[in-house]
Amino acid sequence: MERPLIAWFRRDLRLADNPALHAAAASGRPIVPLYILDDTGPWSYGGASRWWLHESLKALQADLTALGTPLILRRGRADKVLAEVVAETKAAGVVWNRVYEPAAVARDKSIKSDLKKADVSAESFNGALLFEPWDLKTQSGTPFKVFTPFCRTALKMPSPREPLPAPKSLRRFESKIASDALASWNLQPSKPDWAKGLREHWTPGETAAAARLDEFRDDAVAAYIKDRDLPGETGTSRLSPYLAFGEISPHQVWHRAARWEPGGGVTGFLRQILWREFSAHLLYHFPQIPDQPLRDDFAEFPWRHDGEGLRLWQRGLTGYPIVDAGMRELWHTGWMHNRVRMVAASFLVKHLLLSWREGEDWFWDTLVDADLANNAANWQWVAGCGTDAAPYFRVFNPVLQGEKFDSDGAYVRRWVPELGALPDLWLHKPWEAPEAELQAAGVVLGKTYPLPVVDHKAARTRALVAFAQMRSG
DNA sequence: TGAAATGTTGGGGCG
DNA sequence: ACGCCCCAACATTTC
Repeated sequence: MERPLIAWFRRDLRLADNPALHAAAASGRPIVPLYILDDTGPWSYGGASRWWLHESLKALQADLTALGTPLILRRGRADKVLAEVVAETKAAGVVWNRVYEPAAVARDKSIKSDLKKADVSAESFNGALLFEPWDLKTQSGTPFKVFTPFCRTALKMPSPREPLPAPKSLRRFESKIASDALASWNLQPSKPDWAKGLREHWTPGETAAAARLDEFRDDAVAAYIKDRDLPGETGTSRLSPYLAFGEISPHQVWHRAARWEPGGGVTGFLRQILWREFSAHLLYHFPQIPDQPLRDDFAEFPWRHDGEGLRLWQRGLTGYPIVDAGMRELWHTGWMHNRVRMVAASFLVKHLLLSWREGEDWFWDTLVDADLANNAANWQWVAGCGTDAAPYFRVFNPVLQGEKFDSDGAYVRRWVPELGALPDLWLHKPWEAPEAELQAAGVVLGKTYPLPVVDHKAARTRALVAFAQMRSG
């Protein structure tokens, strides 16, 4: 029996532009496609991600089966399971695409060395980032800590490689290999089944990812500059979960964007793609950012502990309509519009004075696009404890943000229907509405919709005092 | 990838 | 007719 190559799928659940799979196919050897569910490390997948993963693996399974090489599913410590599959198949080698998170880097390094000791080849590829984290440096040779110069430098680099085609065929490995049944992993919620909203809003998988990118063509990109900040519009690409699971690669997105009509829309869009890149590079160079503030002076910050306040934020019951709309969109669909993420995150950290870590945990569990680097870097940005962070005194006013970015109230009315009949004038600040208007709209504050959990002005002052004290202390 | 407070300016009402 | 005041509207600074 010819010794196969194991194509180890990880955060690259696609056939097209998959460098490891491409190399495996080119080797001419039989291929064993393998996915390992490893829940043993820190930051294992949260609930929404697990739902997505199930669907995505199902899609990958079908696509690989169509090529005649079914996907093998195993569960457990990745190093241990991989060694078992290597032994069972007498594999000649293993190929994979790199994951640039600290735990994965350490694990993969040790796996690679173990494999080589056992005389099994091991080769890893870049299928996840446009630029290697070690290739983008400041003039003094240090990693970038500020986005703008990072972005400028990235745009001056040689263009990222063109996407690779999906393999037309893969040689099947003929012996039988045990595989878990996907259903046995219980990635999908059962009782209660909270995934209804996710199913309604998303179709995971490589085919759906490509279709989503196709929809986001010239006219959508032209509108991007105008609509991308308006949560009531479908102005953004909504590619984030597909990118998070590698159902589409940044190279595919990048080179498609290069074909679009040049202009502000494309530039703004590529900038967002580079934010993803920036976060990944930050995590690579500063591996502690998911758990520790990057700025030391935040280490002792007196975050409040307030379980009830946290719960109200999580459930979208803060009494600030734009915040509540966002948190409910997240709960229902596993996704939140970027503008609202900033407002809701700022509210947790500044208005409630709860730690960004609590927000990071909640987003990790509820977002279908949960990504360790993006989640950590962006929460630190909001909290002001990252390097290129929002200044501590920048406090979003949820009323003004609502009035500015959801002026017709479409977004709030969608997610906070109990305020739906209120006129635009009061929609973002129902507590200021005259009693007659509330009554006409069927709103009873404190009953059908909560009163504000904190007063904006007082909360703002409280935050400014706390943050200023930290700076001086 | 803010907001609020404070400062400045200029048009118009008004004595 | 003139100066005074009020207060938008805009600019600057402060948090």
